[in-house]
Amino acid sequence: MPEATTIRDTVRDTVRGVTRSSGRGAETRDRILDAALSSFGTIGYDGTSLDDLANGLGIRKQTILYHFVSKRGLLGAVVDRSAADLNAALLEVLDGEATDWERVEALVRSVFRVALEQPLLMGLLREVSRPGSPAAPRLKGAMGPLMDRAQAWMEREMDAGRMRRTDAQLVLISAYSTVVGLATEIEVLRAAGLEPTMRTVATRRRELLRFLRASLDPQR
Amino acid sequence: MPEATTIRDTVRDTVRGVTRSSGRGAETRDRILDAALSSFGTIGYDGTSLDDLANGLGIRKQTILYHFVSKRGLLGAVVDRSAADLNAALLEVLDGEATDWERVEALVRSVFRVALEQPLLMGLLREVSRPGSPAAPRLKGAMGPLMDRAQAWMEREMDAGRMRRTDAQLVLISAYSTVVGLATEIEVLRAAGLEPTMRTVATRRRELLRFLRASLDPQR
DNA sequence: CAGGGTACTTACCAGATGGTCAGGATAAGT
DNA sequence: ACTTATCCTGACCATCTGGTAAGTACCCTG
Repeated sequence: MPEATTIRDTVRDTVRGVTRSSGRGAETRDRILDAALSSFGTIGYDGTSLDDLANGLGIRKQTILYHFVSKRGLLGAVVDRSAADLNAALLEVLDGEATDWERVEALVRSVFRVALEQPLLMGLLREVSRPGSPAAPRLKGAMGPLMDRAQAWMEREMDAGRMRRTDAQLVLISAYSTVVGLATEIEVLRAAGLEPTMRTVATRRRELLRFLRASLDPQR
Repeated sequence: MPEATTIRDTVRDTVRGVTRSSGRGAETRDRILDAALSSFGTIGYDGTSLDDLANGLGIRKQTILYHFVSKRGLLGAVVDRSAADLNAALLEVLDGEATDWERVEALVRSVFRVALEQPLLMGLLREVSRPGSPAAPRLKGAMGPLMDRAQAWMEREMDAGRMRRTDAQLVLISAYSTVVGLATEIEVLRAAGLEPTMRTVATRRRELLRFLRASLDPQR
């Protein structure tokens, strides 16, 4: 049951290894990546068959294998592109001019925006961050530097007394799992009798910000 | 949709762990359930093959199918048993005598204890709570009532002014994803350069409690 | 000792899966 | 016009998948 991506995203280039050739090939390549992200993020890597993926795109399975050597190669490419998307969204804030608490809030809003626009990306994150996932090292390689940077910034803030001293990594992880959980644990939300709505998301973002404030605000 | 076999077997066991006179069959049955929980919780439902599962147990795949009709039936049985475990742990607190904030803390500690003792169970939760999971309705049936009860209690506390008025369901979900995330997002933790240790868990439990306090404490 | 239920196995299968190989089409470079 | 490189496809295949059918060994009960 392949569904359309909610947002036609603008991401392209940063092509792997070789130079980008004009149009045609790169286009189907991106279409494959979109469909793969959607499928991996919902029914999972093992639950995705190359045949189904190809049929949904109106192409043959061999075309997928032509562009990405193997199924695992496809997963790697999807992870790389998604990580790049996420990196871009976060770097925009980290390079921005917001400071102190404003910056934390901007970061949270940025991630929530990604989660809203590309819930499938969150699904992929969940799939890939599972222990024993084939793409776990790749995720680490792609997201690690950003994590390091965020952590370093937090620790500088702590040293300067603008943030309460606490375990920066843990706060990051907590925030991470809150956001990913929000976007992926729809079934749990339903089990709790809660239909996901915009208001739900807004409320939860507020809860997260309150948590971060409680964790990080120096006066308290 | 519970199968006839599952019902019959459940009736036979009445309470798990009871060794009937001819306990031979129930023994392998439980061994299969253990192995299935482990496999579903780590490499996932689709990633698990009945052959591999059987080989790991030194039995034949058909033995699994004898006890649990189909692969899906096995998943159902695993979910049922795990939900029962979790329910037992939580009901112990909900029926206990702790009140107010103490009770929240007791609940959190209880869930963390389960997460520490049975991290695989958390993995299963994550697997099953994924959108489109074959066992999502079953999870809802098994955990729903408990969720309702916890929510009802929270709302009574709010009415009595002992808890700050907020969205009880959202707080529950946040707490849920934090705990499940802790137990399952090992790879993300590693990506953040954080090896999971006892201290990590303790720290994170403290963070969660701080979050709950920030969300629920009426004075502040 | 006959007969029936329980636990588990061997034998087998139809379909799906990821993947290989050789080739076809088209455009660009020489 | 010939070559080359890119992009895509049909034909095939070895392997693995969950699942069926038919037995075997071992109780217990009458």
